[in-house]
Amino acid sequence: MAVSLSLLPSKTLTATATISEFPRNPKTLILEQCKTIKDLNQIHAHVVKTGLLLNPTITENLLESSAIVLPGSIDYALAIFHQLEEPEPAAYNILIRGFNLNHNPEKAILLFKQMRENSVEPDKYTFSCILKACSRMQALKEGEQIQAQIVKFGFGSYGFVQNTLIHMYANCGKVGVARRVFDEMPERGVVTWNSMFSGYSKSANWEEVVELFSEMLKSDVGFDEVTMISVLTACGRLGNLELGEWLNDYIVEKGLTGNLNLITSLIDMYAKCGKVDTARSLFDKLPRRDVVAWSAMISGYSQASRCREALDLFHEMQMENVEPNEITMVSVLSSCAVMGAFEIGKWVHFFVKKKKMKLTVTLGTALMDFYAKCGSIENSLEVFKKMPLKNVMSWTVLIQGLASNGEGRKALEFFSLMRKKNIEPNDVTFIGVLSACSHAGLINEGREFFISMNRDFGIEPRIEHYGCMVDILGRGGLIEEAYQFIKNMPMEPNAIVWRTLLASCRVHKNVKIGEESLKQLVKLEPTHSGDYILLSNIYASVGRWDDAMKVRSEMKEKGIKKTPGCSSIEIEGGLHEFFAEDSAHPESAEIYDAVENMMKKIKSAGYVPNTAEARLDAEEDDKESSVSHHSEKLAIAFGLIRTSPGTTIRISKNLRVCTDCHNATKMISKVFNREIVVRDRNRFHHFKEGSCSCNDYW
DNA sequence: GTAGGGTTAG
Repeated sequence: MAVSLSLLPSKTLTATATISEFPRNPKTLILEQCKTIKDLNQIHAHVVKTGLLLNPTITENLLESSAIVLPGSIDYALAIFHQLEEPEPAAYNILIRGFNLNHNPEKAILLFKQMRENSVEPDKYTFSCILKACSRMQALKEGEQIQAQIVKFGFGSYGFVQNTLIHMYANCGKVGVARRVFDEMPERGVVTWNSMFSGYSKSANWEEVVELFSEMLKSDVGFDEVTMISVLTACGRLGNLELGEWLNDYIVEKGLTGNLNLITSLIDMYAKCGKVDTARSLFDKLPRRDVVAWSAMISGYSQASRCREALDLFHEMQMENVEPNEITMVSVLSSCAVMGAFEIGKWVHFFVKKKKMKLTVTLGTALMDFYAKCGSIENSLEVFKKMPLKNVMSWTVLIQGLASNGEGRKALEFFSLMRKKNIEPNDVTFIGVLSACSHAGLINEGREFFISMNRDFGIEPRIEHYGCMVDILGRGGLIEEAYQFIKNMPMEPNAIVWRTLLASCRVHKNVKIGEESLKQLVKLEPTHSGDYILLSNIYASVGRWDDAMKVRSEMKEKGIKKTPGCSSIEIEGGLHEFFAEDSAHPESAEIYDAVENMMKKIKSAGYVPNTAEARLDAEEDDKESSVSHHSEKLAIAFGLIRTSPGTTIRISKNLRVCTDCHNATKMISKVFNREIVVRDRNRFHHFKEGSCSCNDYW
């Protein structure tokens, strides 16, 4: 019986054909014109009624429409499938593909098992589909079993099957096996090579990608856009600008600049090779920018520490109504962390929640790191607890965050909890652990961890770990032992190591080793002004004013200028950057007045700037800069005139909080009733009601 | 009908 098309929604079936024409050209009719499940339902009903279900071509097309073409109708496909008495292999294949597309690889594997139980013979298509499912699931065991069956059924030499096999092994972490399959192939197409590239990329074997690419150039396969995307990604990771630029020329020459994915990988390559502005000009020329392109550019700025530009670009992205994803937010948060932009980052967290983004491990860890780097360890811990999945990095961030926020013991508690959960620590974890010992003054524990990391975990200490040990010993007053420790290091100590020792000498007033440290430092970094000042301050602290002045004049002779301290302050979400002696800031005059008023107030409340450093600096600096001598004071003052009492003022960047500043800030927090969070390199000082929570300040 | 690709945290 012919059914008139008027029974079906006119929007979807507009042809003048009738359903009776289905057997003649069923595919175009159903596949191309069926737009909703409702359409499908009507056709299905008709097919059942007219007995056409027995026609495998019709059924397969119905299945394909529901499992693959129409989104969200896989259950419908399954219902049709179950009505079939003896489904053909093709019917199974369609459903397996459908499950793959629907991100249900486990169901695909289950269906394949069912297929085998029902003794339905798989064909070559079945195997590519099912291997794809295994690859997605990282189901190595199943994949291996399937490889055995491929051989058994004689499909082992099919190119398509082998390509998926390579992909499956590589995605399951077996790049070596993937490579063996690759090497044993008598003929390799572009996709074969690309599958291998993707395998090496997945396991971060970037050198292998470039190496294999040069081999590919020697062969006569040629390469395509997909190849270039993989190779460009590798160039970025390796900093191989030369090859990257070569590919750029090729892309221009061949007129491939219209491929958004390709240009995005070019942008990523340039940004990661340090050519952020080149990346930006490519980005600006894009006729269309999707979320990945935006994210690549934002992360480019973020990784180049051009955080302000990263945030500006994120803002622009929102203006253009491009929905950011979890990955975008990771770079944005990382920028907030570096800048110490607490209010902005908190807003980002709110935004993430509002958009119901998934708290992935990466996003969660970026959030944790952001809170920890803004001195808000409670929030960091809260995010950690809410994360459904945590990895070594999440634990490491927590341990480091607790350590730098003065909770060394708690950091160590989390380290042992991490061990109980069988999370394997790595080299970075131990930097956190050692810095926790240093902050908590746990010298013996520090020594024990240092030995343990190699003995129990097979992690060879790097120079950073040696640096931590010097800090632990030096802060603990064991200056001589710290000095011997440096002498016995298996590698050449760097400036950071000697500077750590020098800083300890300043705390514990050790002139002799302090002098030796500076001698070493001058060899390594002769123009680092802070080092001379540290030694000068050591002399001052023991009353050797002449020597202190001598160091300062030596500096002058060598033409070494004090590098202006930079600080930034966040007030109600706005970020202001200050450099010492900075008169360029539009509010400078206002700030100067405010500083003077503030100084009057805190002096009348009992604050006397009287330390040795302050006295020396006052003699050293010209009058004009005496007010801005400590840029943090300036910033605090700016906060004072802009915020209401009770507002937390955050000061970040690489300031060094000297004793004088520390005391001044204490007074300010008391007199003006402010909570002030100061980030002094990697440590946080929380000033509240006239005292600071840190226990390691001298 | 079947295979490969760009952005992410310490």
